[in-house]
Amino acid sequence: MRTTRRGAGDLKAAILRQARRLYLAGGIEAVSARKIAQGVGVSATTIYLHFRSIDDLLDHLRMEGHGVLATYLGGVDATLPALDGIRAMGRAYHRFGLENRGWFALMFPSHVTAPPRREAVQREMFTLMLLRDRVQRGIDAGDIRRDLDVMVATNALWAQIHGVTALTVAGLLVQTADGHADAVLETMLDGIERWLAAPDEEHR
Amino acid sequence: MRTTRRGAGDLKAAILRQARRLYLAGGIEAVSARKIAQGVGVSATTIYLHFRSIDDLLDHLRMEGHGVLATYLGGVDATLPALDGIRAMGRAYHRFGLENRGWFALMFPSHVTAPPRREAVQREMFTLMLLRDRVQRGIDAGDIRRDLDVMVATNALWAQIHGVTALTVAGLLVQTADGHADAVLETMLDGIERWLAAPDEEHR
DNA sequence: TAATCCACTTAACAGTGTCAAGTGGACCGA
DNA sequence: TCGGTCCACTTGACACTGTTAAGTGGATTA
Repeated sequence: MRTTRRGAGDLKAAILRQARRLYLAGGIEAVSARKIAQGVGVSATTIYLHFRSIDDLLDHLRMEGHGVLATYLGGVDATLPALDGIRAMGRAYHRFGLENRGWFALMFPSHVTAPPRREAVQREMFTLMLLRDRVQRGIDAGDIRRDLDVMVATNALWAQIHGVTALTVAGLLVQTADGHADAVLETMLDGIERWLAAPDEEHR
Repeated sequence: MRTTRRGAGDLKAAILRQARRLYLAGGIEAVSARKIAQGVGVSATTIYLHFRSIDDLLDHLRMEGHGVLATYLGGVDATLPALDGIRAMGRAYHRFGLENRGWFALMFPSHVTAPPRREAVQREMFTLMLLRDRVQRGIDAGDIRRDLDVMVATNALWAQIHGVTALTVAGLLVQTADGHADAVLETMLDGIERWLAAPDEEHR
């Protein structure tokens, strides 16, 4: 019993907005076609006129999450020396995870049913390239060892930081004696610096 | 219309067996009370006489997964020097993830709804202690830097290896030029060794 | 033999994703 | 202004899901 016709794309945005609200408030289990529809004031099947499936809708949310992550990583001072910049990016990634547990869990699900959307992969690549550029610049400037394959090292860097963030978000890291939550992250960042640093750095 | 009475615990084991079969064949979405029940030849509600909920049942499966992981890690030669042993454990963890993607995804879900079962946490601690012991022995033997907090370092080690395994299992690692999948793992293990090694190791 | 027990079943509720068919207001040409 | 077309949205339904309340019937006990 619709009275006024919405502008094209308007309803789609409203559906996404409501889905985001539900997800951030109650996790993935709080998101359902009927609940979204009720919040928007529309029937449940209307959603399927704008999204192929609920999974497709969640993919759109996932992309939003990558956008949020990009703002965290993009906020790192671009003028920092390579090693300091990489440290800062590690802290930013970690902070993103802790401050946005919902987004993080949505973006990095452990159960991979379908291949991710092409667009999502592109966004992921984009943020990874932010890291890669720092590694490359570090190599060019002589701050980082030259014997590393840039892309392999970048992947390894990402995996390390992602690992500590994922385990922390999941609450799986065994509490350490001092209870200082960031100790693991900082220790890892120290290790990363030792690993990446060019061997003769101190002599120059 | 049951004709013969099962021995106590027998049916519970059969339910778990069927759930495991369904899960390993089709992932978490293939597991449902009715499907398990049908496979066992029993009504769906019978499951609730043996498990408090489907989540509870999945927790039991989760524990099995920790058991499988423990066999991988326990299979690492105990007589290896500390650094070599840690390398081997990293490879074993990674191999476990790739050869048992289903178990891995079940054991380390990104969405944490309820706190994990106490028993599951204990198993996780157990496997983590296998790693911790190697670190401690390495410190005692002078192979590993003494200025590290053992538990913090162990957590950091686990997080790093977990990170590369999780991203690989999820298919998220960006392909490297040479396409050698293990390159990232091996590069990371090199970095770990550099990080952990006692500074004067080469002089002794 | 009669009573009790309890492992299991049946029936149902409320929720889920999703599709086929219908409806009605907005638009467009005559 | 009338008739027709279009299509955004709704209704109703199907096949699932987890979970609970009540019933049943064979085995065990008194």
